[in-house]
Amino acid sequence: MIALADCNNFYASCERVFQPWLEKVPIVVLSNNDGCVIARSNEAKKLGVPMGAPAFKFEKVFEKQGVHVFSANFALYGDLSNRVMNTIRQEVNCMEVYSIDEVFMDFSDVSLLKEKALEIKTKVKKWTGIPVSIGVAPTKALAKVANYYAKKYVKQGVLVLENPSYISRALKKLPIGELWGVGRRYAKFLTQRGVVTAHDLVSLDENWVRKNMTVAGLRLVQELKGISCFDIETTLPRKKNICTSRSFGRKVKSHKELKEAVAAYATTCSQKLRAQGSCASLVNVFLTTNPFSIHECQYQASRKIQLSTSTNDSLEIVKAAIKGLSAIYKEGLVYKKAGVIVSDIVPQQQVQLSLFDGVDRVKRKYLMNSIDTINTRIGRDKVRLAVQGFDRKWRLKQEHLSPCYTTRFSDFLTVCL
DNA sequence: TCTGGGGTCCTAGGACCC
DNA sequence: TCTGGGGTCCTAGGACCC
Repeated sequence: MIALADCNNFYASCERVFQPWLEKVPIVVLSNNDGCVIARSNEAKKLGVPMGAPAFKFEKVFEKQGVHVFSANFALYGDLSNRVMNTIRQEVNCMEVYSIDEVFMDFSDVSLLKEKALEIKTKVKKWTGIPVSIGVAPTKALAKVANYYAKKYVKQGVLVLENPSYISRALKKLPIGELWGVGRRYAKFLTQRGVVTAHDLVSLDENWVRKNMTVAGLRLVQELKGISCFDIETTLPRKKNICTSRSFGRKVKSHKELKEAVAAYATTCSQKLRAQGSCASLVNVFLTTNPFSIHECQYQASRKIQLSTSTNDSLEIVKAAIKGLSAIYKEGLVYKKAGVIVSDIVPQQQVQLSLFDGVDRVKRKYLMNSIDTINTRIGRDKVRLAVQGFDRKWRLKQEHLSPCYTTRFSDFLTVCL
């Protein structure tokens, strides 16, 4: 048996941990730049605020209904996620952290399924303040189904789907679009053919599923029939692509500002590479104007720069990224977003050196180590390249940011007795 | 005025190899 | 008149996830 623990309205719950008077008050959390709604408390859902809604279209609703608005605080959410995962790690032999707010747990050696799930749920709430729901079932896809019902209809927040007749009943009531692996496109495609519940999907001919939904669809169908196709992955694989991109908080036109932004993104990509012990040999830079500004001139471009030797050195990656940027930059346009993607990633022990390489890689490695150590200790970007800029007017808009209660000394809560 | 930021996997088609 | 058969690798695009 596999259990799936999923934090309820995770980002909204994180904000509530440190502002408990917001319990029962509608909350929304906005994406970077305070752009879209990316998390809602149950109260906000009831007010009809949809997921992904542009915030500016709902400003009046927020004001009128007393909705508390937060800018995304990923430092806080990441830290609380770690606390939740570490709490659960003590309770199970084997688990897979599937996303920032979800974890699959191996329950194969658990005899009292419901009791164990309840115990975990209670402990996580007590230790971290985060409410979770837990679904238990024979496969991952069915655990997702169990979790869906646990969160939505079960007061205790825990549901075990083991008995075949229960499973069948659950699938008959589950709308096709709620299934894990069925997105908007497939939901529409299937609905048009009369497949409206998970049960309808499972009843289809497997060859038809294979042909129309690829092997991914076939695996899903088998999982729903109780045949396991997805194992619990305990080691997290190295990323094959790493991307850092942001929309700008204001209009950006100049090459200089874009250069600062691209240099900053390339630096972050390099840090992420070093953190997972990898090197990359392809650096891709991209730029876009605002696709929603229909009256302004539109432009999207990208440029790939191939490096002769794989690297995770900030200086080299920034240099390549800026070279790419200069090749695609056009004057007179208003840019909205830029980003850097590094790929062709290999473990850093397996880098193929070039005969004509002019870089002292040993020395550079020490330099990067020192920079990472200093920045970890005294703060992000305390040591940085001059090209990353100082005033950084292009950076994010974050007008409703909560304190980093758990990751920044100056933001610690003060309790007055 | 104002619309996020990361990822993965699969497939088809083209280029190329012998 | 007529032009094979078997592969691999790469890329773009489309689907999905959170």
